[in-house]
Amino acid sequence: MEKLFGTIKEQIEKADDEKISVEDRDLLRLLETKAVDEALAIAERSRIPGLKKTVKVCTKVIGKVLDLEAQPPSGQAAEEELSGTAADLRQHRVDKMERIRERGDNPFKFAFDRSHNIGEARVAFEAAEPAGTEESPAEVPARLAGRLVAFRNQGKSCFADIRDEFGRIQLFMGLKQVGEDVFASLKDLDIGDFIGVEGAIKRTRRGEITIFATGYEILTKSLRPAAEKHHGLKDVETRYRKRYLDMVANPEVLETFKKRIQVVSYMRQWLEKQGYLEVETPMLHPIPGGATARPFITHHNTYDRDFYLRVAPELYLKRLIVGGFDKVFEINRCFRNEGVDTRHNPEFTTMELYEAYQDYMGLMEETEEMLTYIIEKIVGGTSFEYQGNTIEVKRPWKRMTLHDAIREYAGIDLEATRDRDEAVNLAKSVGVDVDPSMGYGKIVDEVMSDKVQPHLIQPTFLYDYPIELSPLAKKKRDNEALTERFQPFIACMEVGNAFSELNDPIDQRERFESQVALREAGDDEAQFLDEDFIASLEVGMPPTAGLGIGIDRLAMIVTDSASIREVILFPQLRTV
RNA sequence: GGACGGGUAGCUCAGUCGGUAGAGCAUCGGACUUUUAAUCCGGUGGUCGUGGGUUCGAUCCCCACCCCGUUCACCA
Repeated sequence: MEKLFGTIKEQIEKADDEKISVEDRDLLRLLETKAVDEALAIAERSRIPGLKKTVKVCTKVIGKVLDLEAQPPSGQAAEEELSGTAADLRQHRVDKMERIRERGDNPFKFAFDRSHNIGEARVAFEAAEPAGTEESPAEVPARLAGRLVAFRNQGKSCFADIRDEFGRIQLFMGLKQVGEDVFASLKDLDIGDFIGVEGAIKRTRRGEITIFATGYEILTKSLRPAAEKHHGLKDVETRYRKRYLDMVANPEVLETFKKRIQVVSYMRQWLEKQGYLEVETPMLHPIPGGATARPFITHHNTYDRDFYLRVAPELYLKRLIVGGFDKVFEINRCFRNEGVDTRHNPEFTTMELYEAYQDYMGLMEETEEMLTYIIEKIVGGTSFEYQGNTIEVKRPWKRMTLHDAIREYAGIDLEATRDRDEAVNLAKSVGVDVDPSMGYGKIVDEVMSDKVQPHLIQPTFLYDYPIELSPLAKKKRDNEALTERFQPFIACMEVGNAFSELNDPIDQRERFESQVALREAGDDEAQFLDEDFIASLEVGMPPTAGLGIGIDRLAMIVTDSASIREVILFPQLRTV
């Protein structure tokens, strides 16, 4: 290492002055502080001969050292640097915090005994109100707490708004009611502080439900302001990276996530009622399986071997059906090392279920029932808006075979042929851009997503998919070219995938082998052969139907969200 | 990875056909006892994403890079 640094120094010193740029001189310092990427970037631009190569070697060495040090990703710098105004704003609040301490108060309390949350308080007042009269209007005594979200000081009286998870309520404090000392201490409050108040809930002359406080208590001093009051926080990068700021500034975000939480909750409720058992299967897979997708690789130190983060729980869940559970499900994360866009996050949540003695048609009924149950519970009816379209979820949903759908929407018949070249020509004839290297199955898939999917605004089941696309599904009972598989679509999005599970171990081995052949031909998404899984099928899996549902997509649909990042609390962004 | 758009005060945004920047809100000081985007008066606050280049001079023009969004490719 020292030697490499020496070489770099030498190269810089020996170079012609005109070739040395200002940033070249920074190289060593950057390397010493392990700013590897930056140093590399400078070396790329440098005009000093040979320097680039030396720096590259050097950064490689440092990279290895960093990897070793990284083990538990070490915490970042102690305090995020604030500059200019931000630092001033914080300092003002720190000063106020000190003043609170100086008068013997604690700006970070331990608890506050509330009589109601704010939502309950409003309900309680509205319930009591009709009993009041002109002379003695209703009032409800209460102790409430919340975050201060607005503050309107009048000089000798003030109005403020406090908010908790369940609502917002106005607060009134008058100089006479609270006394001079308390009133003066209001100076040390800021938007964002948590306070507790005690008083009577009444209506003001202007009709606003208001707690007339006899006093207040600071519960938590906020040292950092959240966002502007009526434009909220709009910068999407900040919204995703600092979700807490998004939630504080944009309360509707809480509602979006509550709906997402309900999706999972109602789904679990429905499944348990049907007798499904919730299980947990490994996230670390020695062989990634259950889906055609590129996996993340990770490493176990003691075993000294690589594992894959799971791309799907499918093969483990089916082993449980082999083992003797009849109805199981799992709601959990999957990880796929692929593109990121408005519908894809590297980690996402799925529900997978498996039901013994059932086939795909029976499962289609169940799926329709479950999804309508969840959606109706959340949207409060059978129809809702998604991105400008009215979606009607009333049963029964439309059902079409994949080939019928292609005939209807693309105007070509891909079922008439099994020939790859003919399929390519047919696809091209309707303007679908296909690559001659694609297999027949891929071509069908391409035509489907290009020509059919955009029409599937209303809930629709497509079923009977080409065998090439579905290495884990049973062949259709009367047509060997197809599998017994279906996908539900809502608002043009695939929200799930299901099939009669392939339980013939001989057939399964052949399907895996053709996947392995694809893999060897360079398709790095093709599936691996899982010997133990085949062994389990040889022990015997009853006829089984299985279903996977994309929870994030379902959440997008019921929350009218255009991007998956709106329904994932902490979506994956590049680390800066 | 490609194409397009974006990054200016704590927040939301304007702007400079190249002469080192503005508004509203927030903040600070003052006035105000029924406001609710409170109001009125005065002030503070910016390495204009980062690094180079061109230029007497760059936030603006050119190049590279970083980050975000949309979209295409791959996928759920």
